[in-house]
Amino acid sequence: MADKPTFPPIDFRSELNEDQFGAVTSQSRNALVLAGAGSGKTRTLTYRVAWLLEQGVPPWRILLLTFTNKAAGEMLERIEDLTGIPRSQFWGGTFHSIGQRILRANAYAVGLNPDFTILDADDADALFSNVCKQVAPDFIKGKNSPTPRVIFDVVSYARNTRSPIEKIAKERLEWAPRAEEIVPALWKEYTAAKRLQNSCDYDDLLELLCELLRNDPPARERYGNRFLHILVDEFQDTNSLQSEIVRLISGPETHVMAVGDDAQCIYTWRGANYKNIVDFPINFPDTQLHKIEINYRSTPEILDFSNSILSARTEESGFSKQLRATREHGAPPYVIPQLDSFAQAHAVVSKIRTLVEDEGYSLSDIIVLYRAHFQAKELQLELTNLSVPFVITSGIQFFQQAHIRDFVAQLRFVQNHNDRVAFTRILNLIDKIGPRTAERILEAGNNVASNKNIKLLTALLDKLVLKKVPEVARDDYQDLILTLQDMSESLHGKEIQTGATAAELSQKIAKTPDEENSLGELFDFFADGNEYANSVLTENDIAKTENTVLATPAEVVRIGIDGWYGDFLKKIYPNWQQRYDDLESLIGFAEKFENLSDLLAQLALFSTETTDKDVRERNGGNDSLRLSTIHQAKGLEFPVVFVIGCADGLFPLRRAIEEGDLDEERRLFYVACTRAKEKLFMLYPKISSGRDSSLLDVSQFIREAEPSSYRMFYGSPRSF
DNA sequence: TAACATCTATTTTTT
DNA sequence: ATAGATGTTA
Repeated sequence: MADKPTFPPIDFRSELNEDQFGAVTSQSRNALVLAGAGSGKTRTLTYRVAWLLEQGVPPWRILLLTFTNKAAGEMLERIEDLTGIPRSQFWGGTFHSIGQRILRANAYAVGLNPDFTILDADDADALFSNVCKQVAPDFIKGKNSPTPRVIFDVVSYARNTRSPIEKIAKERLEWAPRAEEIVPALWKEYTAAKRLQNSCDYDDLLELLCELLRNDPPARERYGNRFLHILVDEFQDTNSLQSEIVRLISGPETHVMAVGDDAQCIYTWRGANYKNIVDFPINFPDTQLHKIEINYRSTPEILDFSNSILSARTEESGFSKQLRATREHGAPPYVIPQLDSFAQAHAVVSKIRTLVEDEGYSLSDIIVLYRAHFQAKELQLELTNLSVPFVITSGIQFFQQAHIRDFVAQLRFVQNHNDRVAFTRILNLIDKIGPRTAERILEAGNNVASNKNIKLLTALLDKLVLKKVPEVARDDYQDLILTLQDMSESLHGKEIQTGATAAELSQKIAKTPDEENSLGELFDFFADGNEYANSVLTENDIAKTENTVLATPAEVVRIGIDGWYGDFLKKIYPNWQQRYDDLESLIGFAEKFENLSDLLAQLALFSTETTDKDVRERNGGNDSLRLSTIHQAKGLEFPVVFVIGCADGLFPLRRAIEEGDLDEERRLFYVACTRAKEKLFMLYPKISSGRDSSLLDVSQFIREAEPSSYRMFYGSPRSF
């Protein structure tokens, strides 16, 4: 074990205000911290961790749970800066990533193999669509039927809120006949398909973790004893499933601190329930309440306006808070009508010009926020035309681009030969091979593999299998399989991989040898707690499987790029050079991982997320304007904030108005405004630029606000 | 029967 | 830009 870490002494008293200090040094068993926008929530959490370390709590006994990858990264970085303890020493991350980590170590207990793959939203959708087409084709056919995606979301909501699927299906799909019978049946099939290929979707990461903790008392005890402190960020955005996980994973000695702000709950559509905050003292005994009500971020003008939005809420929730401003007075928030979205884009850009040229702001001080991705289209165009560098932290991201996903599918298949979704995706790339043919090839491959008792990848080049491949596609197909074999051999060694069919896999899981499990537990227990543990156990792992020297993930990636896919890329994409570079940068990313399993898990969990760095590198500079959805800007702050599309129908979205979900939209608007430190500009187009060019009215949230708390501005964009 | 080409309509938010 | 639906080709 490493010695007790040293880090610069921190004067907690002087670096925190009284409220913050109270929360940071809280002694009670459990604590609920209500921290308003801009009150130093992250600061409080960071100092709390530092304080715990100073009290002698080892980092590996602290669990930090957040909602988004970005929040997790940011928090761990700040802790690292403050305490000098590297982030890898803590257990920190999103609920999903922690779930993944624990499940990896206890896979057999929930009916999975430890090398299970994680399906991202698109993979899961593809698999579920397949099931729907097979099981209930009539249910999804026609334009008045629910799409697989819609059904999937409904079930996901049910799972995240821990409600019966029949009930939610009936409520939310009442317009579809017999939904309450068909949807659960579809779900059952989908679950079976997932298990068969040893994979799980995002919700499984939470659900199975819950199951594990509930049904496996030794596991529960292990984690309960391990974690002395659990800190949960953004508690208002947890759903019942996550709240239950916190309950189950805390042991008799565990201290839980939840931090949140019910006014900022913006994920109810995903099952989040800010009432978890109200229930916290009930679920967690001996809870002390801390309120942090001093706002350091915004000028009084911005804060007044934001509070004014909130006061229109129809449903008061939870505990009342009153935020107090500490900053100097500044400019009032401006509301600026424009003719249409092009004029709006133009106005934003010219205002940004003056901010940068005359007022001394840099582009990175500014963020443009919007309700939904498509609202930024015209602005992107304008920025590109005027070559203003910008970064979009949403929409199609690095890991979601077709070529990255295609390539990652190959890695996935190499790692888990049961991953049919991945295999189908790869084969579909080849001309003349569609979903149907891919299916047949795989089936034939599995048959040959089990008949001759050879590995699947060898079987896939068998004559019987090749017969199923259309003639024109055969060359490409063989190159592909050869590359996959190379990758697989470098990874697993030559002999070990017998082509496990689905049947064999389930057998293997059924008679799980105990030592497998205990190795997992051992690994899990030591992971990151002890720097030696990793290397020792990796060697164990290797020794267990094969005696040869095995390739690192980065090397496997290299083999893949040099193989079939590299050539393929050049054939089909006109801009192959850039895509090729993307793959090369994947090598760099892969170098951070010791085994492929970890790399793939990270890729799956990141698939909605991009590191800003990647995008910035493309832009070739650090000083760029930021464009973001409000959801993704949560927790961030900027001197200057533009909110575009502030009109009824755009924000709140028409859909939300129709469904009566206005409180959530209002909270979202509140979140948007409270990102601003000094200047806040809200713009809207008076004519909607869709097919129905209707007249738009300023957002009802602005109409509801106290008129003296903002200033309308009509006039030329140059002069506001 | 399956894959491909073309046309059309339409964009919520994230793990 | 993209997915879905529809029609066309091998």
